[in-house]
Amino acid sequence: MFLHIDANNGLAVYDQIVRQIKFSVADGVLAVGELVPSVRELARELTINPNTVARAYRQLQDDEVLESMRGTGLIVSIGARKICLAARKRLIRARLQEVLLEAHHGGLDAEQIQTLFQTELKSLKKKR
Amino acid sequence: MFLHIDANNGLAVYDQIVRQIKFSVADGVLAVGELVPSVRELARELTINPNTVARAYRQLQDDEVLESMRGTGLIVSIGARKICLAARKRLIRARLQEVLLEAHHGGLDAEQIQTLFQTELKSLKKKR
Amino acid sequence: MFLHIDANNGLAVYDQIVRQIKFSVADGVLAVGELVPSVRELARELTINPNTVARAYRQLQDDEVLESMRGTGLIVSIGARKICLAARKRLIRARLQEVLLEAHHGGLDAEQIQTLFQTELKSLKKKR
Amino acid sequence: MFLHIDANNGLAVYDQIVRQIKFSVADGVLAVGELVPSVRELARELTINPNTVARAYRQLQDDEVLESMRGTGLIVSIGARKICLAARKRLIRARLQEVLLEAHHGGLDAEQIQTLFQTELKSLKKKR
DNA sequence: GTGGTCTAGACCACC
DNA sequence: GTGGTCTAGACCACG
Repeated sequence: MFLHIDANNGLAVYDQIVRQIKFSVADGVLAVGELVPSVRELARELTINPNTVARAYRQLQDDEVLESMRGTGLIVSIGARKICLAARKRLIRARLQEVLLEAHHGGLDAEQIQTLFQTELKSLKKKR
Repeated sequence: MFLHIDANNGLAVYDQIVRQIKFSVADGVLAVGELVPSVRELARELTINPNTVARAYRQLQDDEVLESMRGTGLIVSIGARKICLAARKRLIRARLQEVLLEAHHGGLDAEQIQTLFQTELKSLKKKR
Repeated sequence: MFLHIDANNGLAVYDQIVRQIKFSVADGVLAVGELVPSVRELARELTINPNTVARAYRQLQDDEVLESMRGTGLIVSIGARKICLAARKRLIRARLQEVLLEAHHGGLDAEQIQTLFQTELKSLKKKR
Repeated sequence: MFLHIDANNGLAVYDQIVRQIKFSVADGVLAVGELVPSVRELARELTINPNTVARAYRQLQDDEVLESMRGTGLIVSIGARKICLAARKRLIRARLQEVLLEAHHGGLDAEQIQTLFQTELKSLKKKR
């Protein structure tokens, strides 16, 4: 399965699903027109409640990323790729902005922020 | 006032106060031994519930950043500067790590992340 | 084919079939005694599941609009015209009542409702 | 209470709440800035499950009609009036269009539709 | 089998 | 007290 749920993430489980599905579509892991795992199946795999999955899928339908095929399941909608590429950028940017703003408010100058960023990026590469 | 509360920040109001007070101490805006505003005064200034301020101050006392001067109020404790410098670094790092991890999981490579980061950093400088 | 299925209509596909067949009989497009398309044929034409067509036809037999000719198929029953004329009126009335009631509950007065109705009726004529 | 839930309406309960709250705001029954009934209170009054109310309120927040005041409740947002006036018109129009389209497809001409409409409008006035 | 809705009840953070 | 999230389990319409 292509989703990793982290319960102590701060983010709600349903929101993690929403974000990661969007990222998967943006990344091409999920293709347009493809059926996503059924509510019950995904719930079983992630060992969470089906309602939580349903809520995430509902959100994704509101965002026009998924589309309901009655009695069949949910597919990645036609316009999803574009939406998700934009959403991925927007979501990451928003979080970057937050942390930069807080760092700045906290009295760190651009150079210090740069240093921290490079350190973390390197340690991420190493882990990978 | 040196605090900026953003209701739609995701972070709880009390937590924003805690973080920003720590950052102010780290930055030297709040000096060791200085009296912080009273619960009521700060609540009035930020137009938030006094309970929320009280909770933030309680947390700051638990973290040994503030200490109570009986009958006078709360002052920045002697060891606060060191604690807050460390806390600031730790808090910023943690958020940086989160966003980098999510970006990486979302299929962005280091270069793309770099680009986004530089863009945001520049736009932050411009605003300032 | 004389049927138009709209997946995002709110109404179930089988129900759209039922209604439209009744309307076709009321309108005389489908004559009494005429053979309707076979389940498989109609399903192929509308690119929907044969079960869905079968369910619609079952409903129409229950409503005595269609009747089975063993080994031949389903034909429009003798009394169908009368039934369908009544049904058409009843179905349209019911939907009109619903929308009027909701508009009224929503605080629109008769005049405002009239205006909206005339606008929509005109735009319908134009399209036609 | 200003909401009337009809269980056999075809529309989901949560959707009836959404629509009626929007209509109430459009109509001025609910003023901008006003607190709406709490989730638990409304659930009690309508004798439905709090989750159902919560879902409706969530939807209304997505539609920027309501706004969460953490720990306090939900208020009608600043821009809500405009949104709801537009939404009311749009929702009624959509239903009118549906019924007119179906009537037209069903072979009724404009005059017949007019007659039906006038009849229903009169009977509505009488009931009121 | 599928999604959609609803109920019931729990726990959490926040004010 | 408030909303927000999650679990558990039920029923329905649909294909």
